[in-house]
Amino acid sequence: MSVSVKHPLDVMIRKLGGSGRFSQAEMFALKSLSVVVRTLEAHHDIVPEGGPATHCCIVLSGWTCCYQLLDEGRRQLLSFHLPGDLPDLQGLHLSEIDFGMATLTPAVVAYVPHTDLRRLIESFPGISTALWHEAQVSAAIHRAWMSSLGRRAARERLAHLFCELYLRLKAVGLANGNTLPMPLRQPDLADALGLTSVHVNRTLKDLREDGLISLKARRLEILDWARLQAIGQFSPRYLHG
Amino acid sequence: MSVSVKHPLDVMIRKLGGSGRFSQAEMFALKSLSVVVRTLEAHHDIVPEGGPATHCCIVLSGWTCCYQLLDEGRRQLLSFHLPGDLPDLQGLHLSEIDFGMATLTPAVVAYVPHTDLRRLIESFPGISTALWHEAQVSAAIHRAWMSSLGRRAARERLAHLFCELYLRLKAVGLANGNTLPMPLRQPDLADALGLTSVHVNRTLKDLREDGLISLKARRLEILDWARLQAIGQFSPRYLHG
DNA sequence: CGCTGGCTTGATAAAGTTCAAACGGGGTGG
DNA sequence: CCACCCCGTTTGAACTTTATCAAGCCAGCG
Repeated sequence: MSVSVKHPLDVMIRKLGGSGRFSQAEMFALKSLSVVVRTLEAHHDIVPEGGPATHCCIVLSGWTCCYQLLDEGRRQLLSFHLPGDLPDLQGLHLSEIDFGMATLTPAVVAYVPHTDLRRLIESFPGISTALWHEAQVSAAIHRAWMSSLGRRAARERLAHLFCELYLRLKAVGLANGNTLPMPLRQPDLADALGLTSVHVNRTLKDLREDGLISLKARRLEILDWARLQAIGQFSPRYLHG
Repeated sequence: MSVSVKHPLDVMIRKLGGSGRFSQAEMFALKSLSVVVRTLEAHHDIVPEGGPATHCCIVLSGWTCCYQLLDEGRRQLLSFHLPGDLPDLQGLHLSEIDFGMATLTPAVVAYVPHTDLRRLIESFPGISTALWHEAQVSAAIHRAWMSSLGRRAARERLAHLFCELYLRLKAVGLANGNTLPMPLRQPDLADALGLTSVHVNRTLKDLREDGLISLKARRLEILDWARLQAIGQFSPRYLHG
């Protein structure tokens, strides 16, 4: 009987498809990755916008986000990242990254050099495919966000985002019944959804008064999943391809 | 002296980095891809939203776009694609695509089976890297669009898009001085930028009256590149990584 | 207790939408 | 060759959604 030793990258491996997806050699290669692990406070930059791309970062615990800054203090959040995610996998084959990354909660992240990851991709087809898949799911999420930002009204955007986060959290075991942690503050939601925090506040109030959600003490409860999904025109298809 | 035979995929190969990037074996493999070539009229669906993903499509000539549909006739364009582009490379490792593709002009496209492309990726590191890079640039464009949709005003969005299209067209030799073909109709621009066509119309008028662009007979002339770039907060960095 | 950071609310303004109608120009059929 | 038609563009006026500015509130924490 095999002893299952806990490995820091276990969350990521599970996220990439679980040990069932990889050969023994691939599992070994993944677990042999030499990573630097760092613990960060909430609301801290992980990597600022525009630096050279040399490492990929893996979220081991906590929430992080990617963002871009414009002038006059404008900010657009590009994605949220949960444990197991590789937020800047999208920069693996770029010489320079065009976005910043920050923590939203206290978080633990691991850094892997691009060179190591590229070597893995060249040597192990299973790992290559898993990383391709991961990157393409994240592109699919980008597309869904574009549709929200471009064509959905404020309450639809919120509904859509809450549906997405609920399913993604459930997938990594971080949702509890119809309840999920909601560390995002209203200005964070605003910057993700292309709204102002004032308007997010009023729209949240609407959703609450309509009996769709309850939001207090940093926890979001989904009271009417079917209706929330309908309002957000949410179809879970895109989360897995 | 080697005879250079014209190959249908030449545009794509050039786009992926040119023959200098690939080994002889890789060039041979690329040119041996068996593709189905099809000529399409303007404003025709290439692939409708939500089908199973089995082939990748390569634009050989003309303009195409990716889109998502919402209810009440709402539509969001997700990207524009020019000759040499692989619009649905982002679906190569997904079982099902979450977006549709359509022509914007008369176009010629080639179809390659996913299986063939995946085999190339497994066998040829140079091709794998080139395709990764291509996919990641397209994700970078997605990010730039998210910032536009979420945080830029109408005239800024138009300015940003025009800057992007100008550089991309120039890169494939389709811009002429400061002039570029502009087959997009105002409703297309509107669906790309998350606006109404009426508002696009008024905003274009503003840009024209400010001496920034001239737009007639399906050609866009950029009269003041520096100012257009400034208005759109456009930084070309993201187009190459 | 009293601060502080985020939440809530109100009043007003701006940006963008909607509806509706007229315009224009290139292609087609009489 | 002209008249017509059609599709996209342009313009106007009224309306909605969202932003802005500003002040008060509340809860958790030192």
